[in-house]
This record gives sequence, structure tokens and C-alpha cells, in this order.
Amino acid sequence: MTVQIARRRPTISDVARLAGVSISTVSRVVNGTAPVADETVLQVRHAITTLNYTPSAAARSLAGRKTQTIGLLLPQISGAFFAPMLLGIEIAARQGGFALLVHAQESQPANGDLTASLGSHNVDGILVFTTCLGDQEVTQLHAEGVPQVLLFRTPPAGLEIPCVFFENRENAHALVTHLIEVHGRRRIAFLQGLAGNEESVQREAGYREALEAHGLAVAPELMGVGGFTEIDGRRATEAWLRRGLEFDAIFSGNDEAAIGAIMALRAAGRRVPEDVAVVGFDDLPYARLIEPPLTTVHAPIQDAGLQATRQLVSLIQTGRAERMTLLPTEVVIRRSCGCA
Amino acid sequence: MTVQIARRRPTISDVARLAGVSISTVSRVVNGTAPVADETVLQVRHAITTLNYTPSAAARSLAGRKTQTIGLLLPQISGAFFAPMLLGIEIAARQGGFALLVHAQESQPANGDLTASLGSHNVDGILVFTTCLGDQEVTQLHAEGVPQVLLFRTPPAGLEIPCVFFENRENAHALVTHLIEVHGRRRIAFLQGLAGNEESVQREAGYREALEAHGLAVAPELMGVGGFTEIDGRRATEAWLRRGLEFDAIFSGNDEAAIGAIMALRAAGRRVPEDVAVVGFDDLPYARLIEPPLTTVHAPIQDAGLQATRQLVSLIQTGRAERMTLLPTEVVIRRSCGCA
DNA sequence: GATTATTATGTAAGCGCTTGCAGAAAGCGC
DNA sequence: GCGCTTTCTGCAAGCGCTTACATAATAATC
Repeated sequence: MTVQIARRRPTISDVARLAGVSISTVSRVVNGTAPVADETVLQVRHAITTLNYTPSAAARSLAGRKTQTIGLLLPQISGAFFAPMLLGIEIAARQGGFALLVHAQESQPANGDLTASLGSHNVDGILVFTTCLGDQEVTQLHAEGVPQVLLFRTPPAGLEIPCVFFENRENAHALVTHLIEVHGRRRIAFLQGLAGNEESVQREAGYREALEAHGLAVAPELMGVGGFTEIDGRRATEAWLRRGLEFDAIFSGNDEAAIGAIMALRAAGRRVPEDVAVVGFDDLPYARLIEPPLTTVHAPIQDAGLQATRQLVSLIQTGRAERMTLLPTEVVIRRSCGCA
Repeated sequence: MTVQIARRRPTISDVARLAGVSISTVSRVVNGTAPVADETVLQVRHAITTLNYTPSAAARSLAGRKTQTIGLLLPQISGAFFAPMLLGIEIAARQGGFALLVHAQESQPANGDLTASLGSHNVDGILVFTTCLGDQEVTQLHAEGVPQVLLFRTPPAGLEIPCVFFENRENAHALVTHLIEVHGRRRIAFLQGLAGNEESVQREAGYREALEAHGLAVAPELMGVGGFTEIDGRRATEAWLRRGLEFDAIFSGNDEAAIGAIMALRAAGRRVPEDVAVVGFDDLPYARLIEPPLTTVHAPIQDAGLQATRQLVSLIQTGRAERMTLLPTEVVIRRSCGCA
């Protein structure tokens, strides 16, 4: 392959010259920022088409001091969770006229200056996913006046930064209650997310309340620590099995870990749901595909991305946004809990 | 939530003033573009830290006429396929010092000027996924000198544009051969992708060759048209079932459609793989999770993103890149083909 | 018909950076 | 010590746009 020689791109001056007007007039018809005579508009439009002119984003940003770009700070891109979320974000960003700059932390050393690359220059605002940024960094960005919206993460104490969450507690409670009341389970284990995962904490709270409401003790040895990956779920379950712990159900804080649990159970010859019921949270696209189809709580992931982005756009454009957006979830009964 | 008042961000002039040097010197230490005395470097560094200075990307792009940004044109973001690919792209982009601007077509009307928003100004190069862009648009971008790399798509005739593909034919051939030789299947249906999907065409070629090599006729009625979604696979399979067509295996051009086929078969009371073997292509993360675990061909999706981006970075920086990158695939035998 | 609003356009001053050019300072050979 | 290279640094000209501000032309008011 050889070098491609780029012709100089036409600038606003070229358009102005061809249309026989000044560059400010061109700018005004492009942006619609001031009235322009119909005839002039036509001439300018024609010149634009003829030259195949596209405004330079860089020059626009520099002169207009806004980038029309939103930065996305993600801990990772892989995982079934992110595709729908990204889609929601993309849709809302596009609707608001913003481009999307993606920055996944996974791919780089977690040095502090990643905020530099997005933080204060490339973008008009940032969408911060869970634990991507520590309290300190969020606080600093806030102090610098960078609009941000937090996804699945509460702002540092005292700061008013919009955040978006799923409704976790209520349906975690409902699902565990289902396990207890409908299926008569009494020894229900819980699979936790990583330390600092607020979703996990809330889901656990619902779990605890449901147990307590039925006079069941929370067994500390049945709290699976680790994280929300399939491996974590498998490991934790294997550990319980190895220790000979008794349990007749597992409530996993998310679907991925639930799948790991099912794998471990199956490998150990335990039947799901007969011997051990397993339920998850999130309702990932493949939750219904696995065997047995996973009973879980549906979380509107795409909507989370959409709403968060809308809040951010609003924050950027008007300076105001909802302090907290809570998205409703829904229990989805399939077969892994024991239901036909 | 109230307005956040942004302090003016420090500029290169502020740094220069504080360090007692000119802005060009600051620029030189920031970019390392010319030798600067050690002592001066220290002073400038100190001023930068003190002021918490970050260069403005817009100003840099404008002055340096490069954006250090890669544009990604995707037909969609959802789907298990995109997460790993995006991850690969992200990693390679980051390594090359480029930011990633994501543009999913799904979310907007497919008007022609989407190339405008990415095309000739925001980015130094574009990664074009399959059918996002027609031949005409690709040709135009090429004519404008915009570096681009095509993913799973050949360039328009006569143009030398780098592209990245999986090795499709060989292992499609191998997989169908496996169905024939090991499992004695003779009436093997094929599930096609959307018209224009070159991956599908190549996989179909492998399928046809395998049939022919074994003296089996290709049955036109067993070519499932449609697309590569689960729904498409289900619909096509249902149609075959409804028409009472005989077949003892389905080779789906991708995993998603294969899952649809399995669903349809199961709903109709056919056993997989006893009555009908089903195999796919791609080896999506959940292919091993479904019941029965899917025999398929593993495609290195993340690697595809990675390699394509590396080629693009090379094209941007050096003007040269591999004309075609072919990524090896691998047959993955699980149970849906009939193997234990 | 003179005065005042209104609309349409141009002028020019940046936005914050990169970079070619030139000058100053310092090192080198003989 | 005198030219000559080699380092280091500053000056200033843009990059392509937005946006006050000024101006010209037109319409409205009494």
C-alpha cells in the first residue's frame, strides 16, 4: 500500500470566496446563528456542496470553546453488560448532537493522568462508570467544573453530581423472597461483587432484608466474596462445595457470576435447580439461553446508558440535571429457581 | 443540581509566564520536539504541575493538523460480537496514542453525511465495519485521502485499501466435513447472512465445497436467507420445519443464528444434536454456555479489532499498511454437532 | 420625509497551540 | 582569538473557525 496524498481540504474561506460573501456569513448559514437572506443562503449552500466542504471540528472547538463531545470512562469494554449500555449512550449522545470518545481503562495502566487525556480538554463532559475514578479524581473534576454523570456510583460526600442507578434492593428482596416462599429454600448463599461495587451492596441489602423478614439468619460463610465475573462465581461456589457447606440456593449479585456458580454446581454433580436453585441479577441477553434458563432481575441496561447520557447532555447545555436517576427493574422468573 | 462554574483553564501562555519562558519552549518540553536545557525543562514541568495544565486538544489539532483520533464506523454496537472487537480496537488505539471516536450507525438515519461527521475532519483515519459504508462512500473517502481500514469487507474494485478478514472458507469446509464424515450427516442446511455480507459468502463457499467434495448436492431450498440474528435463524428454521423439509444438520454462518435455529428446533420437538446437528461460526463467549454447547469455529474477534487498528495507525503514521490481513480461525468441537 | 427600528452582511479580534526562522550563547578547531 | 558549528530560546505567523461590533440597506413610525 502506498501513501495517500491528501488534497487540502476546503475551508470556510474557500466557501466564502466561491459564494461571494464573507466567512462570517458562511458560518451563520452553517450554524444558523443569525438571519441570512434566502438568496445568500442558497449561494452559500451551493458553494458548500460544490466544494464538498466540512467544517473543521478542531477549529470549531477552539473558536467556540466547546467540543460537542462526550467522554466515556469505562473500566472495561468486554462483557455482555457493556454492549447494550454503549448503545444507549450512543443513541442519546447522537440525539444531543454529541460525539462519543471512548476510553476504557482496561487497556492502560491506571495512572492518574487518564483524566488528563479526557478530562479537561477533549470533551464537554464525562460519563464515569462505577469505580473508574476514585473519589479524589471525581472531586477534582468537579472542582474544575467538568460536567460529569456517574453510572452506578454515588458521588463523594457533599458533592452534587448526578448519578444513575438501577433499583436494586427492592427486587433483590423480591427474588430472595420468591426463593424462600415459593421454593422453600432456607440456606441461601450470596455472591458479592468487588469491594466498592455499590450495586452489589444494594442487592445484598435486599437479600439480607428478605432473609430477616423470614426469620432466617444470614450465614457469613455463605457470602461469596470476589467479583462479578464468571470465574469468581465458580470459585466461590467451588469453595463452598469443598468445605461441605450446606445450601439450597444461591443468589448471585449478577448473572455472570451466577453462570459460574451453575458451572461449578454442575461439575460437582449437583442439580440446578433441584438441589440448588440459582438466581442472578441483570438479565443479560444470554440469561435465557443457558441451561437451565436463569431466573433473574431484569435491569434496563441500555436505558441506563441512555438516561445517564441525557442527564449529561442536559448538564452540559443547561447546567442542570437530576441529582439521581433510579431505573426500575423487574423480576424475571425462568427455570433456575425451580419454577417450571 | 446547579450550574458548575468553570474557572478558566490554564493555557500554554500561563505556563510560559510562570516558568519565565516563551510558549514555544513550553510546547517543546511538552512534545519533546526540540532540545531544551535540563534546567528549563524542570522549570516548565514545575509550572505545568503547579497550574495543573493540560494542552487543549482542539488547539493542538488545529495547529498541528492532526487529531490523534481514530473514528470507528459500526453498523451497530449491540451484539456479543462487538464488545471484544471494540476492546481490541481500544487497546491498539491507545497503544498508538490515538483516541477513539465511536459512531454507530444504528442510532441514526443512514444519511450520507455521516461521513461528514467523522469523515474529513474529526479524525485522522477511519475503521469501517462491513457494510457501514457503500462502495461509493469508501471510494470518496479514499479520494479525499482519508486513511481507512476495512473490517470484514473488501475494497471497491481497483482501490488499494487495507482490509482485515477471518479465514472463513477453510474451517467452514472443515466443520461441514466433520458433520459429514464423523456424524454421517447428508442433508445439511446453511443459514446465510445479510446480502453483502462477505463473511457469509466465504463461509458458504466452504460449505459448498465440502458438500461437493463428498458428492452431496447443495439443496437450494436449504439455504436459509435472512440475516445473522437469532431471529433470522429461528425464522428460517421454522420455515424449513413448516415446509416439511428433511435435514439432519444445520451449518449456521454465525453463532447467533445458530442459537435461533436451536430454539426453533427445540420448540418443534426436534432433538439437538440427535435429530438435527447444529453448528455455528464465531465462537461467541456464550456459545459454550448454551444447551447443547455449540460446536463452532473460533474467530479471534478481539484480535481482528486489534490488527485492524494497528494497520490503520500504521497507515496514518507511515502511509503504508498490509493490503490484507487474514486471521486464522479454529474449529471448536463441542456437543451440538453430535460429539460427546 | 426625517427619525428610528430592523435586518443583513462585513471586519477583525481572538481561541490555544505548532513550527519555521532567526538570534544568542556556547563549544570547537587551528 | 576568529570563524564555524551546535544548542537553546524567542518571535511571529498562521491553523479554521466563532462572535462581538460596526456598517449598510431596508422597513416602519409619525
